[in-house]
Amino acid sequence: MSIETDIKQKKFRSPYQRMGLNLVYTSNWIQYQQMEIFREFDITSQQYNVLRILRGQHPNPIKVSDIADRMLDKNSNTSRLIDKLLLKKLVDRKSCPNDRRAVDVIITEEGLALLKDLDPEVEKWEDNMVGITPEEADLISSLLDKLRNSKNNN
Amino acid sequence: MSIETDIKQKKFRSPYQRMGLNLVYTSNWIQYQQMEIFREFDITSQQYNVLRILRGQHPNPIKVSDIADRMLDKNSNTSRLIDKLLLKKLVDRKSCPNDRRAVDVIITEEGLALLKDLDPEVEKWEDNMVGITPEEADLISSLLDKLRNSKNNN
DNA sequence: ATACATATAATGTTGAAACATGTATTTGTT
DNA sequence: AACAAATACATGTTTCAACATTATATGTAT
Repeated sequence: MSIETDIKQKKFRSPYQRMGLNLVYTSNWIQYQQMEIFREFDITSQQYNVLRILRGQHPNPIKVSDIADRMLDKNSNTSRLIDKLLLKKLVDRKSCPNDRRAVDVIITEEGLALLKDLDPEVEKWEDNMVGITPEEADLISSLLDKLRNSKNNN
Repeated sequence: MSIETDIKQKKFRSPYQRMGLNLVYTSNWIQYQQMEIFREFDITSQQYNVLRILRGQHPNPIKVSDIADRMLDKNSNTSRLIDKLLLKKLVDRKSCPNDRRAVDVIITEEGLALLKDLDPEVEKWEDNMVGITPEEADLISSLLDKLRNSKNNN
């Protein structure tokens, strides 16, 4: 279905408006589908995002602020996200020796194991975006980059 | 900046993964920017979404369930959104005569006036996506449509 | 006509997001 | 050395989202 039928709106004031609505709609759609995968593993998509960042650094620790920098949602409360992950023993946290304001976070073996179970599910989902070619996916990525750049320097 | 530098991730397992992350990241980015416009008018982006749907029907009423169908976020609690809009006198609500389970919602003059003030701000923002051409915006829209379609029939 | 399923919306509850504030530590300046 | 400013994180509070449940009305089959 086109965005027109999905949100039952026939006319848009510009290609930009239609694209903007389509982008937000499609992002919600992606996140909702992925949430159903994450739910079986009792984590949220934000927590998954943090775990992936931590795995990217493993076995090195990473500071809370650096995690926040890398997150998709720049406005999330990283402290509390890590609290939740700590409760589930998926991460460890300790004061950073070089800078005692900072806190080093590291993924546990348990966290790595969870990702290892979860990854095939997520990858299966990703690889099933068969409606578009890899080249088209790259095209979307580069257009989105251009889109954001055009407005960064306002 | 590219998504690589924005989320500081150098490698992706596939063009699809990179596109998915880019899509969610860009949607968050759009919504955050627009939120700053809405904030001056004391509404949320979800409430704005509802108001626009209601204006699209004006002067006809529309049922709560039909509003939910047209929203960008299909999982929002439309009843409570309308409660909030009612408090601000931006909408009216009355039982539907044909079906007493249903509730007819209609935008008020005050609601229309708010949108009239708000529209130029949103349009100014939309029209400033100068990094991409209208043709490219259309291209993104059609690729996103294709993307969602490929997975609707799983 | 009755029973049962479905549709529609509101509500209750729990947990998370949003936003501001607080506290400790570090860095920079004079 | 003393002070101001910046940084890093945690916490408090209020609002909102997510999910399940309830209440009422409508449709359908017997």
